[in-house]
This record gives sequence, structure tokens and C-alpha cells, in this order.
Amino acid sequence: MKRTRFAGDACPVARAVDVVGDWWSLLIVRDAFIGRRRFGEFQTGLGVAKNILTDRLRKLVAAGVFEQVPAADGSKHKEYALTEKGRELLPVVVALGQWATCDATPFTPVDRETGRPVRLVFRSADGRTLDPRDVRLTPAETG
Amino acid sequence: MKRTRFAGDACPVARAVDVVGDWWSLLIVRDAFIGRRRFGEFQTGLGVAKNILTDRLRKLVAAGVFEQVPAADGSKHKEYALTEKGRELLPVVVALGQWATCDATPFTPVDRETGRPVRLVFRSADGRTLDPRDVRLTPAETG
DNA sequence: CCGTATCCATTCCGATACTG
DNA sequence: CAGTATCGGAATGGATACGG
Repeated sequence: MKRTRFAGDACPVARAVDVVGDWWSLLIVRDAFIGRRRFGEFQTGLGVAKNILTDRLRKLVAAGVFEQVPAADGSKHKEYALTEKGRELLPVVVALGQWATCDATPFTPVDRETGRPVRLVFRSADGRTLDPRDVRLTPAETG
Repeated sequence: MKRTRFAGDACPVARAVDVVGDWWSLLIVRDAFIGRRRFGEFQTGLGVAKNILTDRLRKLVAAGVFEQVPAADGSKHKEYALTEKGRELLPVVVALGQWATCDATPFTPVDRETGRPVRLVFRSADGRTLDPRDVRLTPAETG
């Protein structure tokens, strides 16, 4: 029996899990957000086996999360850059980080211009900020 | 060789992945947000094998995401309710949902009081809403 | 330095059968 | 309905050796 796949599932969470729902993919994406781009940077930074890293990078490229860009420092090797779709994973990474943070946080989301820290929050249509506990999930919203 | 674990990792994302970074856990949590509480509801709704579901629920209870509450309709069985820590996973679920959404969304986050839809956004300290692409991750922020 | 290919242990998953 | 026990197959993950 094969493991069930969720790529064609109606639920977006399920489809997302199908792409980044393994132990390494999200950590690679996180490293990319910190600024890592090279195979070796991911490899030594995460301590992941090289074949695993190869596999994950390939899948993430196929999923449109990363793209291979030709150079950067002039070397003949490729680098891995987040695509637009990949950069849109930032809320996921930050949400996970906010959830599990205890005290020592190795990274913080900041405003790109001012450099000041930002938070991930829920916002209603009229601009109010809501506490997560004031938000609920409603199934099959039509409209 | 055992699979590497991240429970003691400094990175909160890694620790989060250690808890909810498998295929089923996040989907169970998602179902819980929609309102599912019973073993059978998870089982038929997700189509997961019962032994797997047993294992995941046990681990999620041990991780403090779920707690077993005595009753609800008077039956002698237990139900699974999200703890405070579990409810704080809502941004993660919503972020994943927002990322993978194409058109058909089986659920939407709404304001618990007004019932109107809400979005997950970045907010700066002075109250401005930032686009994800205007946010970057800075490593080892001190302060 | 950047990957690829192979090998092997572990783990995971799903089906089934069984108990209360 | 709510679980537990077991079992076989599949996929994963890690180490290592190898090639550009």
C-alpha cells in the first residue's frame, strides 16, 4: 500500500502538507529566508544528508517554491532562490516560529525598510486586529 | 540509523516541525478547528487508519496540543479538545491554507463575533499592515 | 564545491482482526 | 463507537562512495 497523497485534495492545508509536510522542506525554506542560497550552506547548516537535500531541493523546485539561478559570485554553480510562490511561505514559517518560541529565537521577522520587528496577526475586513482565539474556522464558506 | 529529531533544536520552526511536521497531525488539528472532536469523526473524515490516528492523537495529547475531555453528549467516551496551545496553531493552519488556496476553499477563517472573513497579515509595531514581501527574516535578533 | 548513485536500517502506513 | 495488536510492504532517511 502506498502512502496517501493529498495533491488533489480539496483542502488547501492538505495540498500544502503534500509539498512542505516533511521534516526537511520547511527547514530548507526557513534557511532560504535567512539568506542561504547554496547547496553547501543548506547542507552544513541543517546537517542533512546530501542525497536527502538533493531530493528535497529537486521537489521544491518542481513545486515552484525554489528556482535555480545561474550564479552570484561568478562561480559556475547554481544557487537556489525562492520564487514568488516560495516567498509567500513566509507566513507559514513565521507562524510556526511564533508558535514554538519559548525564549531563544534565532530569527525574527522585521520590516524590510525600517528593520523593526513585525508580528503575524489576524485582521478583519474593517482593519481591526483580532486575537487568534477570536477567530474560528467555518467550513464550506460560500462567497 | 534513526531519523533526526528536532525537539531540542534552537530553532522554533524545527521544534514545531518535530510535533506537527508529519502528514497527519496538522490535518487532525485542522479538523479540530472545524469542529471535529470524536475519534470516529477524525477517522472517517480523514480516511486515516485507526492505529495511525490513535498514535497521532496520543502524541498530540502528550505534546499538549489536545486534551481529552470527559463527555459532551453524555456518552461514556472521551472527546479530543484543542488546548490553549493547540488553538494557537490556528495561524499555522490558516497560513498553510492561504498559501495553497487556488479557488475552492473548504473553510475560511472568520471573526467569531461578526462571522465576517479575516486574513492573516503582518503588522508592524506602529500598526501598519505589511505585505509579506516587505518582511524579511533577520537571524539572531538580540532584543 | 556540487551533486549523484547505491546500500541498508528504520520507520511509517494501511489493512485486518480483535476487545470492550 | 473507540480503541488496541499485529503484520507486511513501501517509503524514507542516513552513510558512504563516486563523478563533474
